[in-house]
Amino acid sequence: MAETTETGLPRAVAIAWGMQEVPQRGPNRGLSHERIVAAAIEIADAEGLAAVTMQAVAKSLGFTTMSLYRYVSGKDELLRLMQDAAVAVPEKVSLPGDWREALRVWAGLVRDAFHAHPWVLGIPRGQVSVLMPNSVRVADLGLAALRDLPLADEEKIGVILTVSQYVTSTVELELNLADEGVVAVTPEGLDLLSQVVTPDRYPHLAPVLLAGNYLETQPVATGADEGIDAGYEFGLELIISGLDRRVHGQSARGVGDGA
Amino acid sequence: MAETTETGLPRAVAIAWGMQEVPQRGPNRGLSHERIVAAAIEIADAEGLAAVTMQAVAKSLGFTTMSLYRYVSGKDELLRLMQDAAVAVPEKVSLPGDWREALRVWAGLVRDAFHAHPWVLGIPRGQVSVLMPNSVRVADLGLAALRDLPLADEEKIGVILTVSQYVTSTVELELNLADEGVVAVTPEGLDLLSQVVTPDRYPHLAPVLLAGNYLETQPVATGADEGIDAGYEFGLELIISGLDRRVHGQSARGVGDGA
DNA sequence: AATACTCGGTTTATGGCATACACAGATTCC
DNA sequence: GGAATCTGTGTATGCCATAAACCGAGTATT
Repeated sequence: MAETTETGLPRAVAIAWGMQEVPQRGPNRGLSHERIVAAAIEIADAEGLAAVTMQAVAKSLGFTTMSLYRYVSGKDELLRLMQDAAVAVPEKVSLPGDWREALRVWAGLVRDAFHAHPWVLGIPRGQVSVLMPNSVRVADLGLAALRDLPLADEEKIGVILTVSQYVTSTVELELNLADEGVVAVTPEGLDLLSQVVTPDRYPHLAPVLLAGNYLETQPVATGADEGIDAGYEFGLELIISGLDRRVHGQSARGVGDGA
Repeated sequence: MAETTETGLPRAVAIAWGMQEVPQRGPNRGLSHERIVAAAIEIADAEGLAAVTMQAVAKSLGFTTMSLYRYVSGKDELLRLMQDAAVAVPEKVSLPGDWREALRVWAGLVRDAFHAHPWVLGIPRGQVSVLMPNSVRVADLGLAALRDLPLADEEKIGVILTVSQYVTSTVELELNLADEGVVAVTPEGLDLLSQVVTPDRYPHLAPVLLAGNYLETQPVATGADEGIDAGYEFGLELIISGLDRRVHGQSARGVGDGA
């Protein structure tokens, strides 16, 4: 299951950490993992993940397709390396002392990373990743943000997992909506919809969906981004707020509200 | 951009709602959207999303590959139809009166749906979906759960979006981890890791990662599922808790959130 | 009822993609 | 100097989505 021949770590992990015995014999290498990954990322940035084919990457480097396989066991591995390289976080990050602020900043870092390389979200999120350098870095930063929070390590991990998951999904949604205008439905389409999405069958949604302007009939309204951004903040504050409350010893489940 | 020839709705949407003019002339149809989608889902359930190829689906129905294209414009469309069909929610759902409980139940419904057809998470989450029957249904239920909550419609949508995003990500993580045991690293691998993930470079994470048992060296510990489940509850409660607090007029930010 | 139109299913063909395999030259180890 | 080993390449395979052209089955029109 994706082990290095000998180290007991997934190959991609070993490579990303730079621990991969470099062969001694044989001709000098014309390529490197770094160059390959960089080339692949460049393509992904410019033309999307779908354009990242072994052929395209190799060509952009002036090598044959098969040459890549001397460095990477297959496309999966390349994708994982790309993923890790793409979610890099600035060298120096200073997190505010207040954990709430720090968490916001941290979430922002993750978010920015995804915005910079949206295609990362299109990579099948199987396996590992957690052990890759940048993931480790990000996780460490996350824990740093929660440094002063009176929680068990396990819980802190839960928090940063929750937040990063949240950010991920949000960006994903965001990008999907950006593709088409909010949802992009013509007036005729809306008419048709109103015949099946009736208030009696969907009493709660129908009014909102049909009357409201969630279904823009124009490509994209200026307010779209704002709406999304607001949504992002909204959800994040929800989580932070919940955490804050939890730290103060109150849970939603428990009865009785002290202060 | 993926419109029906005439309705102004994405084809997949029209098909899923059963609004798609059935041709009058010509031979009787040997297939139907329903059968095709059902066959595809069966394959996905049994062998994973990757096994869902046009060829496989057609074969399982006893037809030629190309015959499918008489019903579906391409694989994308098929995938979207599968997605919608897969996230079906029970006919009768009774949501508790208390919105917190209701939200938990609702989240559970979504979660169950994903558990029943995990491959849904592997479908590229582009576009639409929101307008498909089951998405509409789920959204309606979500709003129903929040019925008595004193929030604007817009905000309620934000909530159910946040929660469903959260659930989605959680299940995804869950499944990824289930593939290999928690992270599946051999003792040797852990040794290697400890050489790069040093406490000085990653002061907050290193202790947790290396000392703790987050990296199981065994395929899967019995506690894994419990851990995940606990994580799910943890995050969900965070959101609910935050929401609860917000409703009670307090935000984590403390400044100018109104009331 | 005959004809024209339309549609369903099949056959065949194309092009893209990941990747296995085997070779020739380069480089290093003994 | 030779053996071993590694690099980059050329060639080949097989899977996959999908386009195009065709025949025969139905329906609508006259």
